[in-house]
Formats: sequence, C-alpha cells, structure tokens
Amino acid sequence: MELDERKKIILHAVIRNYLETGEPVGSRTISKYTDLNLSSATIRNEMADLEEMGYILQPHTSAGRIPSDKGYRFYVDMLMAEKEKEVEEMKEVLVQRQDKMETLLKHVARALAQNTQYATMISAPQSRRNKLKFIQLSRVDAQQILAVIVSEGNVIKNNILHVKEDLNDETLLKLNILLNTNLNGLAIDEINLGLITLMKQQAGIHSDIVSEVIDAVAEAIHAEEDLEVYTSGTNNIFRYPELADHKKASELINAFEEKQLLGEILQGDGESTGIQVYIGAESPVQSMKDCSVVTATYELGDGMKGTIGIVGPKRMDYDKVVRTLRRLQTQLDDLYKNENQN
Amino acid sequence: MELDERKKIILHAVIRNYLETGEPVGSRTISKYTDLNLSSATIRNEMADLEEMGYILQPHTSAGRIPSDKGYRFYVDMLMAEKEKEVEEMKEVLVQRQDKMETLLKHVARALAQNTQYATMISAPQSRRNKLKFIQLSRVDAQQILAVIVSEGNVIKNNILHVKEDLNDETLLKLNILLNTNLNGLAIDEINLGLITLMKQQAGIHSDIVSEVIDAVAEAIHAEEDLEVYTSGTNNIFRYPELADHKKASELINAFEEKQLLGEILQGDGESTGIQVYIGAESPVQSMKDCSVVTATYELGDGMKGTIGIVGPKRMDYDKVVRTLRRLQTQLDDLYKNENQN
DNA sequence: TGTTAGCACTCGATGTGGTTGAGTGCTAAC
DNA sequence: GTTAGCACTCAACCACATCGAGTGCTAACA
Repeated sequence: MELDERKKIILHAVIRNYLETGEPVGSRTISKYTDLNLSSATIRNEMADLEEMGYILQPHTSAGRIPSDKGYRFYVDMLMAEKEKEVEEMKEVLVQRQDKMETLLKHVARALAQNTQYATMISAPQSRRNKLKFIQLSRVDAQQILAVIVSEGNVIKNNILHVKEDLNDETLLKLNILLNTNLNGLAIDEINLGLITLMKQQAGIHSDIVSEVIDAVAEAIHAEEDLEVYTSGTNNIFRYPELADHKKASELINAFEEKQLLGEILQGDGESTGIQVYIGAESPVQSMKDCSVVTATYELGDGMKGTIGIVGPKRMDYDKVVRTLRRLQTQLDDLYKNENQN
Repeated sequence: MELDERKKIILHAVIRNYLETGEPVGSRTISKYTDLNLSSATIRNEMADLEEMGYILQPHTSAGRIPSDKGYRFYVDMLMAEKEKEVEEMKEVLVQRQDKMETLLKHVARALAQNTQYATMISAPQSRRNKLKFIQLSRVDAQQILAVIVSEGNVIKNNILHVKEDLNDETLLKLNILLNTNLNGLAIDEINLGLITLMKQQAGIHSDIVSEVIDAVAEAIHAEEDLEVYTSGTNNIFRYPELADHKKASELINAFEEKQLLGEILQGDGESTGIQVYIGAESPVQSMKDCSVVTATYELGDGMKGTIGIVGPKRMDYDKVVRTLRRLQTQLDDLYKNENQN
C-alpha cells in the first residue's frame, strides 16, 4: 500500500499532536485538528491502515495512537527535505569573548541546553591530519625539561621530562633545532620509523630525550583516544515523563557521564557534514533507545571538525532542533574566528 | 534530659538498622536486635523519650522511627571520636601511572564512586601561595608568540599572544630574561604594581607584551575563579529510593553539572584538614538538603590542597565512607609523588 | 465506492471500601 | 523500673465498581 496524500496529512497530524501533548492521539482529535472535514470514523479507518503499515501504534487496545520509530522517521525526512524558510533568532548572547576553546564549547553546550530544554553534548574539534607547528624544549630546573608541542589549530600539549644527566644550554638548543627542522609541518603518519631513527642518531647520547618527545608528539596529535566531550542540561531529561523513569534516567545519566559512550554518536562516520537524526533504536548507543538524538557536524575554518548533539525524547521538536543546529553550524566558525582575532 | 547509656544503645541500634534497611524501625525489632533483654514496651518508652529529645522521628503515626538529622549527627560524632582500628583494603588499583593530574583525579573520583556506590566529587589541588617557577616566550610564527608559564606543583598554562610588529630572536631572548629574573619565585601577591611598572619600563616599546604575559600569569596562578571539579557516579543516586524521586534527582544532577555549586562545599573554610560531615540541611548547598555529604581535604606534599567529597543518602554508611576517605587522604599524596617521579 | 452514524466492546485510570499488620501510647499489674 | 495487654492509628494492599476515551465493525447513506 502507498501513502497517499490524505494518509500523509493524518500521519503528520498525529505526530505533531503527539509532540505537543505527549499523550496518545485519538481519531476524534484528528478529525477536529485537521481541515480535512472528515469524521472520526473515517480517520479511524485511515489510522487502522497507518497502523498496519507500521507508521503508528497503539500503547494498548483502547488508547489513541502514537508514532512508531518509522513514523518519526517519515516526519523527520519530510522536515529535512523542506527548504529552510525562516531563521529564528537565538536568544543567547554567545558573542562575548572567550579565552579558550574549552570554555567556548562549554558555553555553547549550556546555551543550547537552555534554549532547547534538551540534553546537549559537543565534542571538541579534531583533525585527522593535524600538523606539527612548533616544538620547544626548555629547562625548568636541573632535572626537568619542559616540552611544549604546538600543532595546527593551536592544540597545545606540555610534557615534563625527567632527565638524569644535566643538559647544558647548548645541547638544549641543538635538540630544539634538530626537532623543529625534522618534524615541522609533518602530520602524524608522516613521522615514520626511518625518520625517528635518523633523529636519534643525530641526537647521539641524548637519543632518549628524542624518544620521549616523540611519544609526547604522538599523544598530542593522536587525539582520538581522549575525545573531549562537554555536556549540559542532563537534568532536562526529567522534563519528559517517558524518560524520567528510574531505570532509563539512570542509564541516560550514566551515558552522559561516561563521555566515551557519547563519542560513538559524536564521532559518527566522519564524512557527512550534515545533520543526522537517530530515532530510538537507530542510535548507536544502546541506552538511548528510548530517545532521539540529533547531531550536527561543524567545521572550523582550518579543517578541524567536531560534532554537536542533542538528546531528547522521541517526541522532540525536530523542527526547532534542526533549525537551531543548522544555525549553530555556521555560527561556530564565526565565533571561533572572532576569538582568535582578539 | 540526658542521653544515658541505654538510650545511646537504642539510638545507635535504630540508626544502624535504618542504615541497613532504609525502612522505619519498630520497637520490637530493637528489642530483638540489641542484647539489652528489654521488652518492646520498654523500648517504646525509651523511643518516645528519644523522639521528644529530637534524635528520631516518625514518618507517620503508626510507623517505626527513623533518625532525624540530629540523630545522624550524634552517630557521626560518635564515629569520628572512635579510634581508627582497622584499615580496609581499597580494591581499585590506583597505582597505575597517570600522565596528568587531571586524569588521576578523574580516576580517583570514578574508583571512589564504584567502591562506595555513592556520587563523588573531587576538586583539583590549589595553592593560595602558588609560586612562579619558569616563564618562556617563544615565537610560533610571525604574528604569534607562545607564552608558557610554569608554577609550583607543575601547573602549566599556555597563552598565545598576538603581536603586531615582528619580534626578532634577540628581543625575545631579552624579554625572556627580563620576565624570569624579575618574577621567578614570586607568589601572586608579591607581584605589585611597582614591579610591573618597572618591568614595563625595562621592556621599552614591547611593554604591551609584558602586560599580556602578566595577565596570563595572574590567570595561571589565581586559580580560584575556575575551580576544576571532577565528578563521578552521579547515577548512583538512583540506588536510593529516597533520592530517586524526580524532583530531588533532577536538582541533585543539576548540582553535579553546575560544578561551581559543588565548589561551595568543596572549598569549605579552607582551614580544616580533617573530615567534614554535612547532614541534610547542614549542607551549604540547598539542593542537597535531603542528602548527606562527607568531605575530606587532601594535601599534596608541596602545600597544594584539594577536597574529595561523597554525596549519598542520609542513611549512608558513614563508617565505611569516613574510613575510605581517611585512607585516600594519605594515599593521594603518595600517588602524586610516584607520578612525578616517572 | 467512499463516508458516516451508531453501537458494542476494551481497557487503563480513578475511586471506594474493607482488610491486614506493623507499630504506637497508655494503663495496670508485677 | 519493667512488662503484658489492649485499644488505636494508619499506610499498604487488594478487590471491585465506575468512568470515559477510544476502537473496530456494521449498516446505511450519497
């Protein structure tokens, strides 16, 4: 059976109504809600069809209908296809200057949570092909060397290295030159064993320091392992009775605490730059099977990518969420540029 | 009226029993539970006294008794007075090497949450009189200078400074020497306006860079503003029906998300190095009025102080919690030392 | 053939009344 | 001072009735 125009309208009405009330929707409501001028009995027939086709379902025999995952999917696909007509104002003032990427992301997560009343998460931007920009070794005291590693996108890492024999200024300078000339501008997969061996040879008796620095470099660039995720508005899930049940809430909150779980959603396939909607069981995270998750990948000017996500009930206001995220996608890049100019 | 020995035993029995079961305790239970050999009727008389004195209360007329805040307070004070007899093994292996203070603290929070089954929080160590150890400016590219500031306790801060005119290597070296000779070993309140003016004079046309570095130094040392707090086991609160109620849970989870709220507890008065127990309304945080909070201040060898906290139901196992925290107080310092040796 | 009115039916939600049992306070006796 | 006994209270539980929103089906209608 095909979804004819009238069925689409009815399905749409059922979903919209359910999104608003959170209660199962009956045939009489629909018959008044739409301007189809059909009696509840006719609606009932259509709804029976829709149920058979799997778009809606009944929680129990004598209740109204609620959208199934498939129904939500229909609705969301329809939404995404629609042209973006209006651009709503985001009320928060995000333009105040931030001194760090970290605080910026935290603020975005919080503003988004307040604006949407859902739980939000945002992953720090990462670049697969992050390049080394600058390395500096300096002596902190007799036994300690500080290694500072700057990579593109200004990701900075410090490591304190402990050395046994004292290094004089001259040696340190040589090592600095050695490291910078050899490694500058390279991405992680360009630093191969040959290069490392070569550098160790050149470093002579100080080859162990080179090793340690290389390790630190690897760690600084190879960022996948410790994906930074910032979350906010976790307690918003209590706004939605269908999620506030002890077991579900506990699982969800746990997921928000164990950030690497969120990573599975936020890292996604990496390719798509668009907006993804996971409805119920579509989510890669098991504990979110009763929620919907909307994610948007943002990209900063210099090729760094990150993801913003919103977690809410299946009956979330997809329309608004998608619009807000779309807007944020472009805004984040601007914000970041502003920040780096001051 | 005074608390005679028998009343103490009965009160103790009521509390212990309630801690285990979470249910109101009746007179008959107590009469069997203790080895006082008293009938339930006698216990009832004593319990009526205890209630009048405010140590226990009845949820409703025909229910058993539960401890009041005052009752818990009595119990905890008694516990704290007791000599520490046994030292229980902590099962987690915390000794694995950590590469950062941050991850160490996160792991401690998590291990503690798993061990106790309560929600935990830990604040990063801070020192009021943190001293500067080392400052280094280096050129990243034509327009950008990287300022690295190392203070005692190896708190490291990076700032990227943007400059208009190009700085040659010589000038940079001069600035480095200027900054280090003037600021090395100073605490924040020793850097006064006179010193700053002097340095700016010496820096000549590059005085604006000195200003920026000083700002960064202030930020690096003056850490109170952005107290770092790590939490874990938030979802443990669902284990306790008396906290799992929607409203309370939502408020609690919110408090755990808004870390600065936790700061009010964790920063405490700063003087006491011991273990603090806040029962119900004693807590400085309003939303924790239905919980108990136990905090312990830890001190690292170099004078840095932080606080560990555990949040649970009023009927938490104070005995175990206090013992675990006491143990952790000493362990953290050892762990930190180990970490810095590798 | 599509639409509608009508009706019997289902079933969760809500309310009511009775019972149970743990626990209490009080009193009188030991 | 302690205890046995008794009347009393009250949350919890269960059984039962009621209500009403909503359904599916059928027959009639345009």
